[in-house]
Amino acid sequence: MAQIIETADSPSELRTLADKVCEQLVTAIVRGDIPPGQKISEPELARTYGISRGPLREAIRHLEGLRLVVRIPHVGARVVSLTPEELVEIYRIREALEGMACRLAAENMSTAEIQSLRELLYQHEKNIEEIDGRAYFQKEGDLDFHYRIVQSSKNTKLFELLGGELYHLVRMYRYQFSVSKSRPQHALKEHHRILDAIEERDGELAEMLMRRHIGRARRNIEERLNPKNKEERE
Amino acid sequence: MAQIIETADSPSELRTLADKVCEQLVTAIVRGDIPPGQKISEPELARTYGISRGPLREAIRHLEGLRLVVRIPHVGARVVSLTPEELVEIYRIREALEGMACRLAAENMSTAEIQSLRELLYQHEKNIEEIDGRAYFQKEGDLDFHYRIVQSSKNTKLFELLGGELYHLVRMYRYQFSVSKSRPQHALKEHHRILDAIEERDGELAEMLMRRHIGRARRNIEERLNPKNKEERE
DNA sequence: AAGATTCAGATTGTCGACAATCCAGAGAGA
DNA sequence: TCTCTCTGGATTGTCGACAATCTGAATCTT
Repeated sequence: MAQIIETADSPSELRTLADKVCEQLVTAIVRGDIPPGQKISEPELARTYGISRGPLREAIRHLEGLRLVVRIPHVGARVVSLTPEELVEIYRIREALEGMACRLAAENMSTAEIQSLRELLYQHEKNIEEIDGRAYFQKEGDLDFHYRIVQSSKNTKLFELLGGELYHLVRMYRYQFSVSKSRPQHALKEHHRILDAIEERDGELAEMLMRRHIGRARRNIEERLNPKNKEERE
Repeated sequence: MAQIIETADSPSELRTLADKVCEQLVTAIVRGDIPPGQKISEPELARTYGISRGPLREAIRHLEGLRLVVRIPHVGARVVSLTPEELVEIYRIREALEGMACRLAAENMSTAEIQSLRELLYQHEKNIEEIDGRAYFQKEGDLDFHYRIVQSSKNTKLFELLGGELYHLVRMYRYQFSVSKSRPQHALKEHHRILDAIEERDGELAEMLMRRHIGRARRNIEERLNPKNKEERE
């Protein structure tokens, strides 16, 4: 009975049913309303959204491209269920991609954008003080920062790739087993250093700092994955 | 009247029509049989492949996810037509991603894989001598090398990302305006150096060499894009 | 003649029905 | 009791038809 909810932008009629349902499903999956591993029943979902199976199937095909569902012919589609190892793999990709994004941002980010991003960080700072360090990384604050940098790299393809696929997965797993809710102040400080390097137009340094930043988050996950060996810390 | 051609692997009946047509379309687009910018007519293609529009639309939705077509609601889908600038953007992504792949390959590539890849390079070497330096980079030889390295990184997500999306686009534009058909011996030498670094398990160096390697190819394109300023060469 | 408007044809979007395939449980046999 | 087979129900895959929308050419207005 959920019906299709109209989203604010893009005037409803100009988009197809499949597109709208697809968007609904993305948020539903990312937020965990449809939990990982769950089977996607076409008849059931079609009833839920009040549409026929045609557009729904197209939406599912699109979700498959977004790596949010896995489909097996003649069997059905399931919401992805990443193993911790796969999550680590994704962080390695982020490391490479966002490192590059930082390098490009140092070249292409406008001073206005830098200013605005700095203010965002100050705001995050306030939030941390207020709620005593819990909120910043549990919520979307962290990804906000990363998202803006990628956007400011002015590399459209890179932006589409990260914003369109990888971040969905990252957000999804942040909801699921709340990854890296720890070390908020530390991460915030790192964000400031990265922005410093961008401000000084030092692409080399900016890339390096971002890669370390994400690398630390990755090792955070790896430790939780295999808590025994703690030797390799810098 | 093209009908659907069965591909060697994966036993035909176990895959859906949409999947098969999608694969057909991918190769058709990559090879340029359907040229960039061309409109994709659903009724026409449905007739051509002898299927109904349902599965065809699903295939197109999937192609959209692969970034091989661009779709506008109520208007139709067109084969992508990358601007040179966008191609450069893709090379920046390759630079980051394949650099990381090299670093991981240095850690994870088996000695057998290294041996096999070295032999592939020797074979390329012979091809170059035989056909006097024309063939290596026009054909798939170059991507073979890159593909194998990504595969040997043992990072599944990375492999899917590069092999599943980006390489299609790269191959497509290699067919179209034959990018970097030049400097085959030089590139081959670089391939050997990269493999050397991997063999010595020097991930740092391997990453750096791969990034330079792709970076040179990128500058190659940029020059062709804007032939005037040649100042910035290393 | 240039521009706006209308309208027919074609194309895309959506739907319901039918065919092919899979899955779980009942039943037969050892 | 366990295993294997078979079948009924449900789900996925495919199709053809209808509705909504766009495109472009012909018409009308100025």
